[in-house]
Amino acid sequence: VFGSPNRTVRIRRLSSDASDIRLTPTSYIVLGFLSLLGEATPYDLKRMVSLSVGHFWSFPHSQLYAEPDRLAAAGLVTVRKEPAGRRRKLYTLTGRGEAALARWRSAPVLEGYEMRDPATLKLFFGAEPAALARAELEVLAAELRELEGVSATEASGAPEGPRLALEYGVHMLRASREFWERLVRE
Amino acid sequence: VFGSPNRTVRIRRLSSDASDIRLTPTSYIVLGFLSLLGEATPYDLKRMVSLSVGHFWSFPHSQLYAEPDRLAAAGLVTVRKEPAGRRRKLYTLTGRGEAALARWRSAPVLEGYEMRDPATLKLFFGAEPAALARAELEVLAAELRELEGVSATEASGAPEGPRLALEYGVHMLRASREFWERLVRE
DNA sequence: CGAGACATGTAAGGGGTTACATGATTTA
DNA sequence: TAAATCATGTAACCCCTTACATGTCTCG
Repeated sequence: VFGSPNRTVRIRRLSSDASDIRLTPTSYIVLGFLSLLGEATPYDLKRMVSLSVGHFWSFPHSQLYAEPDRLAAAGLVTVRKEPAGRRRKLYTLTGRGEAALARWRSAPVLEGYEMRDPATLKLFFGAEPAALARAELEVLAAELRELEGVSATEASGAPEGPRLALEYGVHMLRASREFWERLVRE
Repeated sequence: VFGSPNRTVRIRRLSSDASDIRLTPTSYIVLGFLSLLGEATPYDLKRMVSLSVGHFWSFPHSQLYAEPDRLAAAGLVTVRKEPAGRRRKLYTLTGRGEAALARWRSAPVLEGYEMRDPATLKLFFGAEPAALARAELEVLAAELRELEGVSATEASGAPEGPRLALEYGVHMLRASREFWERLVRE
């Protein structure tokens, strides 16, 4: 958005470390949960994700095996193997990892909200609105039930962040439902 | 979702053609616009996208150079070169392309709505709600102005699909704004 | 007519999805 | 105890992004 598009300028951040990687939302999910859990295996992460963030930001669990190693290569987390038994990998945040997480958390959000809803595309390209709406409403209903279920089970005890995120999810699902219901009526 | 997850079953659709590719949302955007435009260059597509779908489903223009060739390899579109001048590539839908588009358009939507909003993640992982909300509201305001601008310029003449998609976009942006405004107040 | 801005593309690399596998644990 | 399901992980592929380039208008 900023800057003239074609200027051939080489932007190269001075990196504080030789191995600098790009941190994606997935990265921050890993960092975030490691910060909460202390030390965790990919499977621990997977379990946490599917109980929480996964409800509104889903991705395949295989990512949770690859991503921590990427972060380890960049020095944001450390690995160690279980001494006995399955010898699974245990990951922990490093100081730099904590710092990266904190920076991200408090940075103003640059990237904006984006729809990326397949149903909208179909609508755009001429799908029959009422039929589309009915199909979409079923999916929405299922997701709403899910989220409201979660919200019920942890009504009181949950920390503020997750609770607010959940509320946001429910709010948006309801808004979406409103729209598709209107389409059905027309 | 269906079937037991670990059964080693080889699902292999009988394909009506040797070269079968996976069709992504990007594919359908290309197919959709080719259907509307008849014959088009990648740049034509880019222009259409940035005026319409791009407002709620954005991606780099380089995709619009690669994707048509992928579709051509699968026999869904045909290519020809401009006979003179720039000798740009012109793409047209084939019968199979039309069919694929129609199938997609009328198929019930399987994949559901998904949030995938970076701000939600930050909220989840403990960003300071009010500050985050204020930053987010600015972005939302800008996007709303955009969409409402479009909606004003083509208020009457636009076909139903695009118009409804636009309405959906505005609806959801407003819903999002509502939520973040509440956060600021608290 | 020189400088931006627009038009038009190519190439490399990596993140993410899909598919495949094989222990472990519950349940009928 | 066989079968299903959960747990745990690996591997390959490919779409997509980022970065880089080079025409070609257009307008002061």
